[in-house]
Amino acid sequence: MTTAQETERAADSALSNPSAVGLVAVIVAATDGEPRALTVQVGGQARGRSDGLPAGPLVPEHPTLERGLRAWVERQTHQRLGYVEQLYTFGDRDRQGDDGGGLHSLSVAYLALVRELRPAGLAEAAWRNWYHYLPWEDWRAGRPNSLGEIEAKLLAWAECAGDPKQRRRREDRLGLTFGLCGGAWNEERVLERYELLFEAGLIPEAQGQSGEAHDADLTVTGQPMALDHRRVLATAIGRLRGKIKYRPVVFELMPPTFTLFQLQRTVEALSGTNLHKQNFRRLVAQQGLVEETDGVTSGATGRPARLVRFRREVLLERPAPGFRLRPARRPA
Amino acid sequence: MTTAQETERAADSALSNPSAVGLVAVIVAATDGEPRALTVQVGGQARGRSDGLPAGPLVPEHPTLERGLRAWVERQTHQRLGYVEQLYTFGDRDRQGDDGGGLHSLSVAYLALVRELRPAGLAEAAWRNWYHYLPWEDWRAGRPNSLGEIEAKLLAWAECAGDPKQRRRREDRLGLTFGLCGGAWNEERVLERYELLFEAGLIPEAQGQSGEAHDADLTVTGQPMALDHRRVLATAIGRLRGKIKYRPVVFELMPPTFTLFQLQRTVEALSGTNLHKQNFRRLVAQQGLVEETDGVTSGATGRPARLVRFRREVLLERPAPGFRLRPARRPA
DNA sequence: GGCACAATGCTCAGTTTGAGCATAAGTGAG
DNA sequence: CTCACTTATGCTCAAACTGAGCATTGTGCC
Repeated sequence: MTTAQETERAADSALSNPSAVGLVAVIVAATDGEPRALTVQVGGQARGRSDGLPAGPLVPEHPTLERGLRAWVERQTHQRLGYVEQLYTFGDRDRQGDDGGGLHSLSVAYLALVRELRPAGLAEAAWRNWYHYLPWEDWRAGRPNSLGEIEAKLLAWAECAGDPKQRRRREDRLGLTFGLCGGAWNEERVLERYELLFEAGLIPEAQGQSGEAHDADLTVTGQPMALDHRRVLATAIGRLRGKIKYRPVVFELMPPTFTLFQLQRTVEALSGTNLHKQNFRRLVAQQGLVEETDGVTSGATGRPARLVRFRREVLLERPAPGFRLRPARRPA
Repeated sequence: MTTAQETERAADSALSNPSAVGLVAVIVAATDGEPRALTVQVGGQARGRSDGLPAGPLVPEHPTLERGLRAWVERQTHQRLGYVEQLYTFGDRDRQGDDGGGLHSLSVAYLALVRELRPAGLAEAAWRNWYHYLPWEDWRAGRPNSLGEIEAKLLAWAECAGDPKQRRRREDRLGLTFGLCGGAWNEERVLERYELLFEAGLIPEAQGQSGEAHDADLTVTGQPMALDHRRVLATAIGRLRGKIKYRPVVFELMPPTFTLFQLQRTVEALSGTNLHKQNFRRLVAQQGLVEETDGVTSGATGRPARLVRFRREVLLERPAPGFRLRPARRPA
């Protein structure tokens, strides 16, 4: 058979092997210096409800994936989406658990940034701090305490590997993702960390039922989510943390005017690290990302801060504006 | 209706609204300092054959998307895949042309890097220089001549916009993507450039039939491809150009040992720009990306070069190794 | 007025970059 | 064998960028 014929047959085959395709959204806002994701309650039945991300099917009415997503999210959460970007397509055959049959089940995940945090339209929809689900990712108050326990369990997991080579590989991965064994913490490797924890059996979702976490887990390995939604969230956070370094997407999360410190707090919330204040403002100034307004803050303690606004023009000027995050070295 | 109920219904709905899902691969190799993609001939019938990317359906036998891709590509092109990464999921409803019905047609696109350029197993599979399809992306010999003609047509397109505001927006986009009107060329914006050309009507694929390009187009707007495969290719190139800056993926394209200049040629081939030789080697040395071997090149003219090999260890040491590309300023 | 507090201004040494000059080590021609 | 040519490799230098911290400026509060 020729390649051309194979390709033809492939196309036919695709039509006769349809798959169920869903859309998932990680909708992010940042208010009061906290990063939040919009969550819904899923699984009303016996299995117990759990947090999940807004998700829905791809229906034929939608001309494009992205528009399908917007329509769906707006109906389900009453939240209008601004910036939207495709994240990843998750598609393991047994993704949704008991799939048995021949139907693949894909989820096309999207990341959306919204400017204001409305009281989350419906009762079932709620804004949750995303570190609630991935506590080890928040280093703003220094190395999270929970990492101690996680570290111990991960090292034990590496220890009990089959052969020395596998063990060595596991240790390498620990160093690379969690900064153990002499490695450094890289705030972008959110997904790799989650998947490592998953493999190590520290993530309740791995065992099927997701609602049965001990209280301890909530502060150490975080609140579970339905299906693979925590993985999707981890993907989103990692992507966003990378993106703010070379594109001014943070502004999608800011109100029309804000102070430089509010901006810094938002960047810190997303990246999970602290930044050096003076250098941060120098960076923003150099890049020409913002322009001053007449306004200043008032009421709070301390010297009032100038209000600034995002300069849309930078999108045309600078080839790749963004924040290269330089963490403020904190006194260990 | 509650959100939970909606979500439930959504899941049911997904099952009753299946979609056809396909896989597409951009398989990249770099030999002799040229960036190449593996192409196949598609559309054997009346419409005339045209170049396309290896593609196939997602069949239920495949446990994961990526494994499905590997299996499919290896059968279709006899090319074993090494590094594979998901690119994007393309899913406009009318993507495949006359879709009319309610069935969505998605394509999950992957980028694969292969080390050696084998003679392309089958007759219908061929390695093609990717600038054959996107000639304006190759700036290694200076600004491509074809950009002159493209620029003229794009400016005319901006000119004939409906209202002044739209015209202004179009000009901004030209500056941002093609560096016209005072903007700078950013080699990563491959997809944006392609889509702009598409919108401006300079891409034959936009008109449906894809085989009927004039000879002129081949050197100016490039060789067309089947379906939206050129868009997929553009996505891949843009992604790869971005990625080599912070991850040492180039090495996936290199033979076991190579010279620093070969490495530079490969990076240049991918990025489409020229680099400053001395600074490039300083960068590679600083990053500790390679280690020397005993070998040296021989036969060629000029002083023999030391052969080096990739240091796998850097993956564990450096948080984000890669090449920040610093173009060699060429005498206009 | 004096204090606490946050915003903003400014300095300074250590690196990193961009560019280019200089030297080394092969090949082929005469 | 020597010269011309070519590519590899070493090294310099000024400019720009970074990381860290000190100093000063406005405000609300007692």
